[in-house]
Order: sequence, then C-alpha cells, then structure tokens
Amino acid sequence: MKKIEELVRRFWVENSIEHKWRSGGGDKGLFAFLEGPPTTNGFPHVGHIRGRTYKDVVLRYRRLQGYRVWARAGWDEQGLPVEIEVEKKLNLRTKKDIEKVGYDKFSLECNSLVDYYLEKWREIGTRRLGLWLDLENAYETRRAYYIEHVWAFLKNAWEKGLLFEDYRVLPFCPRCETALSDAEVDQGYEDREDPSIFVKFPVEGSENTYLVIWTTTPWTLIDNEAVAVNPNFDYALVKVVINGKVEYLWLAEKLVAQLMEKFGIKNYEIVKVVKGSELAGIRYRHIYMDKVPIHSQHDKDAHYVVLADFVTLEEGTGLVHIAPAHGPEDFEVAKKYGLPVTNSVEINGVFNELGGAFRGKYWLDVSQEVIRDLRERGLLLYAGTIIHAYPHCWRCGTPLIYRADRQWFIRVSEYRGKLLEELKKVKIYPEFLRDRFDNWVANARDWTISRSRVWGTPLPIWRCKDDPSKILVIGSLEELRKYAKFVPNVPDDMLVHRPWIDMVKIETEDCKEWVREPFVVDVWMDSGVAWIAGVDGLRNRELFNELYPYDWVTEAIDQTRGWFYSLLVTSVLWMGRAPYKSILISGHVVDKYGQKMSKSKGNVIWAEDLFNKWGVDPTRLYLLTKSAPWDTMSVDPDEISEARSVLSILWNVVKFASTYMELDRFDPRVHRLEDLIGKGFIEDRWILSRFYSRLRRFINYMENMELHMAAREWVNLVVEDLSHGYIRLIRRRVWSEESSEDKYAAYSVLYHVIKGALIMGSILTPHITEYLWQAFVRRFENNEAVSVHLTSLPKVDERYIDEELERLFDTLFAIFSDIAELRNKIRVKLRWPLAKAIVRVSGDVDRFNRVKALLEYLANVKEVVFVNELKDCDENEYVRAQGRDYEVCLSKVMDKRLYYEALAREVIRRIQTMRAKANLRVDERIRVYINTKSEELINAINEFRSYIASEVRATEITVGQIGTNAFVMDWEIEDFRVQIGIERVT
RNA sequence: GGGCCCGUAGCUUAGCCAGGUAAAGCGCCCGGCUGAUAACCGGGAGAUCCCGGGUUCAAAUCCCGGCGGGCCCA
Repeated sequence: MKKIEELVRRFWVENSIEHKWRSGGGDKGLFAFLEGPPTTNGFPHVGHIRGRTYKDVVLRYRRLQGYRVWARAGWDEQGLPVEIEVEKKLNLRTKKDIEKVGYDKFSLECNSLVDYYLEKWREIGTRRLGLWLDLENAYETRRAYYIEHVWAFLKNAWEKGLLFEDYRVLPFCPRCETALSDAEVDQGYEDREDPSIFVKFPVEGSENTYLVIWTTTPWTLIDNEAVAVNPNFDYALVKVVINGKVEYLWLAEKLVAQLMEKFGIKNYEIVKVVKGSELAGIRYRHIYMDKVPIHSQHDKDAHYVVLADFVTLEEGTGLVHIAPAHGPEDFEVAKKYGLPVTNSVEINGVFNELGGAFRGKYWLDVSQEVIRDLRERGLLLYAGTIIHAYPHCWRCGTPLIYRADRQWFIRVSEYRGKLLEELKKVKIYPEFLRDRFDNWVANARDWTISRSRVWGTPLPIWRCKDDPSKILVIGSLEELRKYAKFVPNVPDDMLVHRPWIDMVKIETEDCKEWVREPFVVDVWMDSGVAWIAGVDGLRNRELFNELYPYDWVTEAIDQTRGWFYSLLVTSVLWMGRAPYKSILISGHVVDKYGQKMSKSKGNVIWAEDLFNKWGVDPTRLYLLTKSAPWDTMSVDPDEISEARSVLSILWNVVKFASTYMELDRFDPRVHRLEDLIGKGFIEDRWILSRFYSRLRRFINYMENMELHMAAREWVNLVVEDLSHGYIRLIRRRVWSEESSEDKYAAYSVLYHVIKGALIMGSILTPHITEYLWQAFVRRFENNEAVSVHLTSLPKVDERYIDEELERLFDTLFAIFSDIAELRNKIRVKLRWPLAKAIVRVSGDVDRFNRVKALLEYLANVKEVVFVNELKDCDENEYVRAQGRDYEVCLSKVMDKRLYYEALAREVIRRIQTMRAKANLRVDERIRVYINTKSEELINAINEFRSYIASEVRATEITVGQIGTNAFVMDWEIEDFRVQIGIERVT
C-alpha cells in the first residue's frame, strides 16, 4: 500500500495533476475554501489529520462536481507557542533572559524554528496526506504583507473608535509575562488544588467583632480594600467562644449552621440579624496595616463594607473580600465606590514596593506566608484546600493571575448584536453546536489584543513622547515610511518584527518623537484576518471580492472560541459581515481509552507513524468511516486494519474484473452499456440500481456534511454489493468460454460500476483509486481523463434505480444464508449439489421466480421452487429454516447421481489447485491423468468426464497410467486415495 | 452551579428524532471456497441496550432522577 501511494504521488508530480486539478473545473462556479492555518509548532498528529482529511474530502467532492476550487494553504507562525519552544531551546526562563539574549537573536531563532516545522507540515501534514492545498502560494502570518493587514484592520478599528486603551483587571501568565485574552483563558481551564481559607477582619471600634470572609487566593489579601455584602441577604452577628475568648462574627445568616460546623464551634448564639444593606459603611482594620504601609495612606477611602449584588451564598460566608486590582467584579465595585485600586503584583507574579513586607516575593509563596501569618495572629478561622477549575496558560500551563494593568482593547462587546445577526446567516454543521457559538458571541467581551511579548505582529500604535495623549496608528508599511525619519536597513519581513520595528524613528509636524507601544498583537488576530490577509486582499481587490465571503471553513470544536470567533469578529467589525457562509465544526480525537491526548501522557498518535505503519489511504478511510465529523473520536490505530481490508477488497474486485475483461478482449468503447444492458440478466440490473441508489445517498450525505455516512455508503458498495454480491453472482458467466452477449453485458455493467466506484472513492482514498484508475480504466480507455481526480462525479441515473428489485435481492441473499446454515447443520458442503429447495414466500411467486436460477446457482441446488404454501416438507427428506418473511425446506437425501457429481467437483477442485500451483495461465489447456483404486471415483469421472474436462480446460482425461511429463500430486477424496497428474498441452 | 454530547456483544458502531422479536463490522469458534489468492464466502456463540423510577398493552427508544466519560459556560 505504501509503495502504491508513493508511486501515485510521483505520478501526480510528474504529470502536474494537482496543478491541473486546481486550475480546472468551473462549470458550476467557484468553491472558495479558507484554510485555518495550523500553528507551525509541533508535528501533525492524528487529530490534525482527521480535520485535514475532512478538508480534502470536501474539496475533492466539489471539484468532481464541477466547481473550481480555491484551496490555498496557510500557516500561523507567530505567538507564544513558538516563543516558548525557543525559550526552552535557548534555556531561557524569564523575559529578562530574552532581553539578555537580545530580541534580534530571539526573533531570528523563532523564525528559523518556524521554517523547521513548516517543512514537516508541508510534507507530512499536507503532501503525504494527499491534501491538495496550494503550498506554493501559502499565506504566512510572519510575512510583511500579512502583518500589514493586521495593521490595516487595527487602523480601521481606531478610526471607528473601536480600538482603545484601558486600565482593567486582566488575566496574566506570570511565566510568559503577558496579558491573555478571554479566548486564550478559555482554553486553559484545568482542575487545581488551592487554599480555601476563612479569615477574620477586625471591625473598627469594637474589640472582639469580626467580618468573616472566604478566599482561595490569600495573596490578594495584600491588596484588599473592602468587604462586599449583598444588600438583600440577612446577616447574623454570632456570639462564639474561641480558645476561651468571647468573639462576635458577622456571617450570612443562612450559612451560620454549616460554617459553625466547619469551624468546629459547637456553642454559638445568634445575637442579632440585620439586612446586608444595614452593614454598609462598617469600617474594619486592614489585616496588613502595619506590614503594607500603603494601606495606612488610604485608610480613609477604603476598608469598609460595601454593597454588591454579585455576592451569593453558594460558597464562602456571604461577605466577599474585595481586591480591586485582582478581580473584574472587584474592580467594578471599586469604581462605583471610588475605592483605591492597589496593585502590588508585577506582571511576573512578584510583589513590588507597594507590597511592603511582601516585596520581591512570588504570589504563590505569598499565599502560603499569609496563611501561616494569619494562623499565628489568630485571624484564621479555618484553612483547607479546594479542587476547582482554575485558568492556566494555554501554552505553558502556569496558573494565571488576575491583576489590573493598562492594555489595548478592541471594543467587541458593543458589536454583540451585529455579530449574532451575522452568525445567524451562517450555515453551521452540525446545527446543534450553533447554540454554543451563539452563547459565546452573546457574551463577547472586549478583546485584549496587546501582549508583552516579542515574536508577533507589532502593535502599530505610537504615542507622542511629549504628549502621551496623542496617538498615531499606522496601517501599512507605506504609511510607516511616510512618517519615518529613520528605518533600519533590513528586509520588510524583518522590519515588521521586534526589535527592528522599534528602531524606526517617527516624526510628524505635531510631534517630534513618537514611541511605539511596547506590545505585540494577540496571535489570534493574525489568523483572524486570514479572510483578507490570506490573499493579500488589500492589494488584490478583485481576487478578494471573488472569494469573500468564503463558501466553507472547518476546524475542530475548540476553535469556536478561537479561529471561528476571531474571523467573525474581525470581518464583522471591518466589513460588516461574516467571512464564511458555512462552517463545519469537527470533534476532538481521544485515545482508545477515551483519554485526551497529551505529550505529557505520551499517548499522542503521530500522523507520520500512522502513515508509515498503515498507509495514508487506510488511515483516511478509517478516520472517515469511524464516526461523524463532529463526534469525539477515540482512535485505536489497530482498527485501521479494517479499513485496509476494505481497500484490499477493492483491489481484488478490480483485479478480478481486469483479468477476465482482458482475457475476453472487452472494450468499453465497443461493448457499450447502453447497447448491452438489454442483453443482460437480472443481477446486472440489480447492481446498477444499487450503484445509483448508493451514489444518490452518497451525494445527499456529502451535502449534509455527513461524511462518515457517505464513506460508509461507498464501503458497502465495494464490499457488500460488488464483492459479496455481484461478482459472486456473475462468476459462472465470466468463466464461460463462449463469447455470449450476456457476458459482455456483465462486463460492461461491472466496468461501469467499478469506474463509478473509483471516482466516488477518489474523494475518500485518493491514492489507491488513482492507481486503479491508471491500471484499469486507463488501460481499457486510454482516452479517459489522465487522472481520476480530473474527471467528474457520475450523475445519478434514476432510470436504473429499482428499489423493488433491490429488496428482492436482499431476500435472495437472506434465503441463501439460511440454506448455507441448513447445509452446515446437515454437514453437506456447498460443493455438493442437493436436489431441491422449497421456499415458501408471501405474495407473488413469479416475482421470486426471477431469481430462481440465481438461487439454484448460489445454493448449488438442482431445483428451487417458490410456493405460497408449504406442503411436501417431510422431516425424513427435508430440513427447514424460518426466515423473516419466508420459510425454507432443503432436501437432505442424496442419490447416486448427485453423489457422483459431488465427487466430480471434488476432483475438479483439486485439479484447479494444481493448475494454480503449476502457474498455468487461465486459458491454457491441459491433459489430465487420474489414478485411483476407488470404483466410486472412477464411476464419477466416467459419468461427468465432459463436465470435468470443460471446467478444468482439459483436452482429455485418462484414467489409469499417468503420463511421464505430468505434474503429479496425491490426494484424498472422501477416504479414497487418488493420484492426479496434469500436463500442459502445447 | 448551569448547559450540551456520549454510554447498546470482548472491541468499534447502527438503531433512539417518529415506542412493537436488538443490527452490523472486527475479534473468537466452526465450516466452506480455491480460475479475485496481497484473497474470498457462509454459519455459530456472544447483550441485565450504564443504573433506578415513571408514562404505555408495549421502552434501547419518550419523561424524571442518578452514575460514568467527554466538552462548553459560569
């Protein structure tokens, strides 16, 4: 199989088939596909291959239908994934280390790492897979022309007032030292064990009274500024005794009992209950008033109870500790009350001078220290741990921290309605995933696009040094050069990266020196503008207008929040509509135990390994037939052998056909189906009906993106209909040496169906079908399309579809199965003829008489009789079986003549084996010698001499002495010893 | 905490929307075929249809509640 695939790949290259494929077609118009660019980082695994097979299947299908397909490859080459790997390679731990190495060297390393993976992706993930994307013209997000489109988008957003900077609480990865977007955070939720502590905040002015709060992030207590309660809840002041001391605790009334139990306090008393609103304004003393001096400075403006509706009773105490710098909701409360926002945590997770005694310490360590300290000071009521879903960095796995900082945003939230409206017009496969997408879009938040990193699209925003309120957004290199006083002398592809972009000196009339905002753009925006940047659309307006909006895109389900979303947002904000008309959301791949694949678990299945071990076509067919595109698929490579055996059956079907067609000099251009079908038999009309009804379903499934059903339809056509069904039925006709018209009718039908099956199959398994197209179709019709991929899908010919006939054959095969079972029971093998089978059927007997001869042949029964009522079915003579809507009686008594015929067939079988052993051609004649003492055998041979002779193509059969030049073998037939010799007649 | 998908033979899946004897492929066992041999064909065994309730004459299927796996939202 692998050899064939290699041969075929070479054939494609040598004959520029892929090029012809891409440039041809078009009667049906254009089918525009937009490639979701794989990250050029890491190797393609089975999940990638699954999605990429879907891409290929749909593209090939459309092309065979007559569309011109637009299928350009694309690569996502920037961002954190690449940076992190380079950091590992250069053994860098922090961003300071990167600075030490130098941004120039770091960028170049990123660039060459991309080159390395790019080649793997081109070779294994694309060419080898047989995925015909245009690699030569692939778009690359690191290129200057591409980056200019991101800039152009941002400039457009700026002009529309959608690009803004703000001071907000955002998720940061302290290891990567950058902010992350919601979409990125969404990809990194994982269970994590965190502290769960209940802390007492001493109320000002009353010695033993405390507000009790709960937190899982003790480090945020450093920046605590308030405590929030829900104005509508009831709060209780609870009198307790702890370590012999009387204390009063404020808690939500509803939670008192369960919390007391948790704290291990058996004796308590509720002193009074008040509404949360009445607690407002109660002042407390910050727990680090002394250790964190900043708190003494704003003691007047903070450290009191505020009211907030978001406070719930599901967890905690009903009193929520507010650290405005470390929670979006906390931040909102702070704004409302004018609380100070204190952020003493730097981007790397280390406390700065605002953190007082905690300065220089890492956030995770601070949490532990806080717990110890509070315990010593008696302010800790309870300390445990909790396992909860917590966001982690999607690339490096570090737990994220929330902190307030100044960043740049795209105002997506304002466009929610418009996004939803445009999304409604998109066809989503499968439809049931639409809600999820809608839900995400409906909750869209402003997009944090600035990243404090190096290898990415530089944020094209410059700020005036003398007047920081002045902002300049640049939308192209041309514009940059217009303003620039100095531009480093490097190629454009380098110029649009750090550090070179920061060497550019810009001066304008109203500002002497502009300084670029030191960020790169979220990598998701790179791929997000692929709908225009992918074709350099600002410069190729005409091409762009032809393609946009694209007919189809597909990616896996995680991209609902990723690429599908970023495409939608950029396109709707810029052009006012979705960039795609339909999307296919595919499922993820898990291992055979249902476990997610991950490098750390070591259960990743690499594409290259599958290709090497099983071949590309079997892998593709396996992935296609196993489950619906949108289902989660568990992959067990050993199962690919099933798909391989399907292809092996296809191979043998074609081989069978070509052997006999060649022998009989069949020529499809002379022996035309239309002329011969009238001379054909019922089974010929059956297989044609089967072929066209399967083709009809195949097309319906493809249109609905039920690729798995389409593929299964094809598999059944090859395995069930052709191999198990039709070929079995026509063997006898094909073996006949006469040049009867019905034989050529069978050939023309078989040829027609195989040809159609190859074309259908070329969509699914492009290599082996191409090989067979060359070896079979092109051999019989050298004027046919030079490649199966350059032909067109057959049209469904309804005239041939006869569902009633198909049902009749279903019954035929079912009856045959039952006869085979009965034979098993009475231990008479199929080779031995039986006299009679009586089949009781309901309805018109003549209908069944149409397949009488076929059933007699299949079941090796001299006479089959269809009746409506079963009369003669005596138990001594017959065995019977009950079918779904019929009943079978099979005679089990054998007379001498049947017995001799059986023996004759035993002899034939052995001679055929010997012919094959002696490597005789099918049409070569032989002399046969038989030497045996068994009278029965001799009788049988004499009785069936001419039958044996014609079956084995013998000129004569001699019983007795064996010729000296003969090839001789000893056999045993039914306990009779026999010696058989055969000799080629020259 | 909320939502979605999945749970059927040793394995992989169909059936579920529209209730009526549970289906197929692989594997296993038995047998056949040997002029498709890189094969091919038939048969058999094998299922508390995840569990528990409900609706119904009748539930794998519809409803409710669990359990397990996966995903999403918060």
